[in-house]
Amino acid sequence: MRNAKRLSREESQARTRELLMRSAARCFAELGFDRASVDQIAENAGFSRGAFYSNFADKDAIFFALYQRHLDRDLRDFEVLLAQSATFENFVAGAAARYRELGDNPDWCLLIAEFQLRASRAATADDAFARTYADYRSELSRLIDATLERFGRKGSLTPAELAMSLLALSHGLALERAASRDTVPMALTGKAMGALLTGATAATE
Amino acid sequence: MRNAKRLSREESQARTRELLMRSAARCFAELGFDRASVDQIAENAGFSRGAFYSNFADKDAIFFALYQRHLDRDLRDFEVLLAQSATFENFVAGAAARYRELGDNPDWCLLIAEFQLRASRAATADDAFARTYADYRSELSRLIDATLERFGRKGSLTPAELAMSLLALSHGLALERAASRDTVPMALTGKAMGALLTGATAATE
DNA sequence: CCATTCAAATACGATAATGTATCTGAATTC
DNA sequence: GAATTCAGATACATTATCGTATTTGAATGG
Repeated sequence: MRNAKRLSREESQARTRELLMRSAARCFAELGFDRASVDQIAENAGFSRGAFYSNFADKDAIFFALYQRHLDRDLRDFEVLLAQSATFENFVAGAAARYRELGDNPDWCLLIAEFQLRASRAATADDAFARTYADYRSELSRLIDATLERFGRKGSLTPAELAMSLLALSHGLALERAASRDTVPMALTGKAMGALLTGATAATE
Repeated sequence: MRNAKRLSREESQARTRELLMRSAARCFAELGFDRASVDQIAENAGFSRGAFYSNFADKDAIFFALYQRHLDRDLRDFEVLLAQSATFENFVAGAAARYRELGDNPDWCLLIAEFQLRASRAATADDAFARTYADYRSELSRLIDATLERFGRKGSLTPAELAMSLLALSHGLALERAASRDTVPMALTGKAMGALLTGATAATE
């Protein structure tokens, strides 16, 4: 029986690509970009190197694909959260919850760091990484601006600065958690981000 | 003339070791641990691979040596700052200044991240990295505790949590700055840390 | 049902980096 | 000042991974 419905070529390749990307995410998180070999990525996904090279130009390409997907999802999550939050406290709590969940995933923590590092090193002015990240960050600033506006808060940091600081804090804690999982309480990210938000903004009366 | 005073064997080796470590720091920052080859490290220091292997067991060893030295210096700096600060505001300003300076050094930013990542991956319970970092962090918590005590502040986060958050924020911003130098204002680290400290603590009246 | 196409597998050559083993010449020691 | 030791250089064997070139077998389309 087995719901192994025949797959069209296209479907099958899409599935392969997806499996490769998931495998790559795990490998990169576990071993870092350089130590994760194309061989391993393919094999862990259940394929040979051939499958890999027929889906991605090289290791950089799959990494970049993962990076873009990550940033996209992040922005979408933020937008949804903002749309659903009725109050500022509500919003802060929502953000805290989200990061609590993400922070609980060690792969996520390490992958984030890997992204950051790699983006740093690749960064020349017209580099794809740099451009993508710049776009992401300016979009995030915009969203934060909208958030402060909406909830009538005024910050001691500019929206862009606040965006960067929040990013930095969450990334940093992700690393921290990755480094010693059991000593960084899961709820800390939320608490810390709340404190930063509170410390950096005041209600406009 | 040239003050090239003859060096004893011991002195000469110490000098070599030091030069290798500096070169390694630069290489690791620039290329990351994996891409920095032993060859390069040695050559940039003006030596051959032989010199390297007669001073360090392998690449891991020199990395670990750098790591330890970094943590030691960090704690010492903190102690000095605390000793010299008369008021809480004073202390916050001092910390801000310090991170402003460090954040201005791109090598430092990247090296820190490299340390964190590598420490994460090496982390098994009885691993040297893990132990060293655990010690460092508990010492830092102790110092922060002493600081809050001294200036009569009471936090919504425990000292350990605050220690982690501050570390995370500075590391995260370091990465951020490394990723896009010109868009992260130098003064941000100080401001953000100030905000976090303020948001996380209150004066005990 | 045969021909074609294309995803994925296999085979291969090239490169690069590691660590060891051996060598050399300048400090040390007697 | 001869012998010895050891920091550092050179040479080498080993291993790993990359990316390409070639092959295979299952979907497509006539």
